[in-house]
Amino acid sequence: MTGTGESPPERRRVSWKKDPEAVREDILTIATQEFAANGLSGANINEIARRTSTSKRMIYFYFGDKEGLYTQVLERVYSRLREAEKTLDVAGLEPVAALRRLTEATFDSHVNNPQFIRLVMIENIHNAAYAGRSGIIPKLNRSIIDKLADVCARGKAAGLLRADADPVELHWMTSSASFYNVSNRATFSVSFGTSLYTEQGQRRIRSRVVDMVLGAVVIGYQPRTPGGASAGP
Amino acid sequence: MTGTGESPPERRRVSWKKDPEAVREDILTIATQEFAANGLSGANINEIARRTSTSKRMIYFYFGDKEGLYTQVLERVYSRLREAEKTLDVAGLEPVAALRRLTEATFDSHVNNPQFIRLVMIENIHNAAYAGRSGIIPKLNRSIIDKLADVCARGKAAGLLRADADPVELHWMTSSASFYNVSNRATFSVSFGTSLYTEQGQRRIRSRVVDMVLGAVVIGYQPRTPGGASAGP
Amino acid sequence: MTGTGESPPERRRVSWKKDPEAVREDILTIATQEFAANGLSGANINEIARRTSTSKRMIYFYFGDKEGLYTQVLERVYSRLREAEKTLDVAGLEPVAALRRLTEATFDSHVNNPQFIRLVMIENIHNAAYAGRSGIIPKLNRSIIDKLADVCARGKAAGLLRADADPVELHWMTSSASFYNVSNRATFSVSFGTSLYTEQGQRRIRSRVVDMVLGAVVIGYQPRTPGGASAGP
Amino acid sequence: MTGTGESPPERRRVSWKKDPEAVREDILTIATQEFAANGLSGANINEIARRTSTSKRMIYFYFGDKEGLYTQVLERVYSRLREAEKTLDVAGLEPVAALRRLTEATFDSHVNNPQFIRLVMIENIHNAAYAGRSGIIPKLNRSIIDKLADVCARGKAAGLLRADADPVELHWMTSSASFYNVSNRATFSVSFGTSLYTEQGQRRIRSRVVDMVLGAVVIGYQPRTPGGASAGP
DNA sequence: TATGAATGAGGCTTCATTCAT
DNA sequence: AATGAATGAAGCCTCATTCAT
Repeated sequence: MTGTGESPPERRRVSWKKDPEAVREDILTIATQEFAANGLSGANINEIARRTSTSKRMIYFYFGDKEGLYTQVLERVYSRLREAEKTLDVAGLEPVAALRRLTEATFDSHVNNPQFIRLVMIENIHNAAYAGRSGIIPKLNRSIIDKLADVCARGKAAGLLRADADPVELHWMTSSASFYNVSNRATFSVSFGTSLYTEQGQRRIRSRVVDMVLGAVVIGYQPRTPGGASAGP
Repeated sequence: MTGTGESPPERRRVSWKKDPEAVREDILTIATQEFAANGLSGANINEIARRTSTSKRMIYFYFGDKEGLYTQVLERVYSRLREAEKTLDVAGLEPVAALRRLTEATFDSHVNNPQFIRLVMIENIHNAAYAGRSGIIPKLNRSIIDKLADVCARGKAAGLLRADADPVELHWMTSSASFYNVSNRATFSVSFGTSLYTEQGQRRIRSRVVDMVLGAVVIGYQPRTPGGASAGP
Repeated sequence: MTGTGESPPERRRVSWKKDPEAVREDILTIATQEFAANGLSGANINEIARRTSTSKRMIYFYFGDKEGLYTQVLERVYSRLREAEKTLDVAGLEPVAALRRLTEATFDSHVNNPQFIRLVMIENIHNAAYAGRSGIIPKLNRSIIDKLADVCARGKAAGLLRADADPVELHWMTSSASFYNVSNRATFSVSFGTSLYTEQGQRRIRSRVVDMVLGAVVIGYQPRTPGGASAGP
Repeated sequence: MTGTGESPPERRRVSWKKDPEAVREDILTIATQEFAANGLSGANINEIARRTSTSKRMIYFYFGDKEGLYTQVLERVYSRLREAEKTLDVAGLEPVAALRRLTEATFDSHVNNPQFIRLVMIENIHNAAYAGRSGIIPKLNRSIIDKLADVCARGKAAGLLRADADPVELHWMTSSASFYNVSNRATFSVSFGTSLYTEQGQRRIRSRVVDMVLGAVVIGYQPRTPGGASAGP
């Protein structure tokens, strides 16, 4: 027996009172782990069913097929991340501090959501076919962009930000570094060692990312990464 | 000895049989496309064989199994990219220009090697298990790091770079942006539109990346992205 | 209550679907034949499936893989043989008669279970790897040994058996002859002819085996094989 | 790479001067090991070729096909064993001592030729199809039977052996115990423990076998297995 | 809503054997 | 008497999905 194949004998858990929404959640939670771990073709419906408190039939009942399940997994992780972004309030901070806060928050949220990162990687392998077809993922972008747009507007009005500061570009700059930090950790470590992934290394990288982003749009910005600017003559 | 000039150098390969090395190359080329397109589990040995000039059987003869083939595909794309990096000569440029050139070259090479990007994404989904086990991939890192180290040394000696400029960190900064630009194009476009991926958008992003990286380590660096700093009073 | 006699006990299996237990049995029966005939590597899952009332897929559903099927085949034939041994009651016979009866029964059960013999041969080719790993085969030995132990105890108490009579040794002596009689019939016949395998030859061999075993432990035993001891002066 | 599959790169040993007979011997030696270890269908031509100092093509050149190779392996081990039997000289011993010597020698030769035992087991799985078709195996039986016949004749003439003592039967009795002792060691141990296979256990079994065989044909035979006869009153 | 059993198609891999030189 | 490369057939196994109850 090779482990993942189905098998006939007793393996069911105790079946509780049925709660459709709980069953769906249960399935989605397990499926998220499996898809994040193994990709769309790599994940195994049998294995997902086995780890679930329901049966395989329920997966098909609720989600139609493997792709339907994958799509809903994707939508759920996207929604949750965007939801988390909404709770971040920087309206009360002055523009540069707000931008710093947003950058750090993005960096941290990537570090704290490796499953989201993996699913986005997987989705890009599929050329975003499922995200693109989703009815909700394309609509989830506003929150963070709105916040950055507000910061840009206030910053430019105050003469603190360069005239070309752009919310989408800023988000791209922050995201690229934050995403890569998690997504490519494995291969980067193989090629260049793990020094950037120690606790100290990550603190440094995080500081560098803030310096890079702010340096690109804040007029006269002075980097703060330790061991830095003071090195001048 | 008139008329009996030396016979022309006889062609070494008169045979009707294929050149084994060519067969290997053929298989690797097709397999690279398939793995890059579909991932390790998603790729199909039958399909690879079909598109090849040989048979499925020969794939196993040359590469042992699917994982063996995948590993050699990975090694080949890594080797080729690192080889390309070697041809880049910035020893004659002054430090800041050299750093700019290296950053731009890295950005461009990522744009021009989408298959490499996809394979690295896939490999990260597998936690770099195959790259880590490879006998050659972990040894291919020196070239670019050596160049950056040289630039750092010269730049610091000339008082142009911050004392904390570090080759691996610099490579990470450049790579993160360059990689993400290609790897996450699909999902980023779904969420935030395709403006960054137009020809003009890419020119702008490229310029931004250079500004970000140089801004982080060059003392007193002035961004050059069009429409930028000069816009101030 | 006239006329309304109790309805006949309703058949438990009204369904059109097959009885899973029957399917398992069917598969095991066919598989036993195929493994006994061709060995583990020689047997063919396609062929087993073809001769079954189900599909190849079901074999994997019920038994996991070829080795799982083989293991259960082995367990089944072992269990059946040991079960048959249990039905043999010699407690009421005097020790020497009991020993004779046990020896004859063992000889006969080997003759009557050539598939068991073949499977045990095959298992020995595999160094008993599957029997050893089985959860049940190693536990099936008690029945016959207990009976022999009882006979030994009674026989020694009555001064009929040698003090060194040992149940396991006795079982080994009986088994060796009984097993070889079936297992090596083919090659023995090639080398030394088939005279021992005629009906008369087998009767004689059977008698010889009893004489050998009893001669080894019964004090003052007189062989009974026809044409024997009485030939003396 | 799974190990036994063929593979293209350098793996050949240094090729010595060609000596056809040595090449044949080399192949047969390796093939004997492989067939004894894995059976006819379980053995692998690639693996045999790999372990050989020649190439796979030579196996086909010398032996035609897998079955031809197997047949010659079988013939060689049979010939060698019978050859060894020939060197045994018991003509000078008195009949009972000669019989004892022959029995012990047979027991020992089985213990010392486990590969022969395994190949005979395998051949019996195939119902002796290859041995039966062989031009030489069926002719190799005379040596041991002749010796036993001589002993029987002399023993009967001297009134020491029962009138029904028969050479083939005697050989069967000795062989059955000797063969089983090696062939079924694995499964017997799983079921009944390894006590019979310790050094002491084997000495005891060997003695028992002699007692069984001699007890069956020697008139008035007294067993010698230690702890035995003296146990009487 | 729920389940154990079933299914067909296709996946990866291995094998004994032969070809062209 | 020898080799590296090639081949077709078939082997074991897994997958997503559905059926009958």
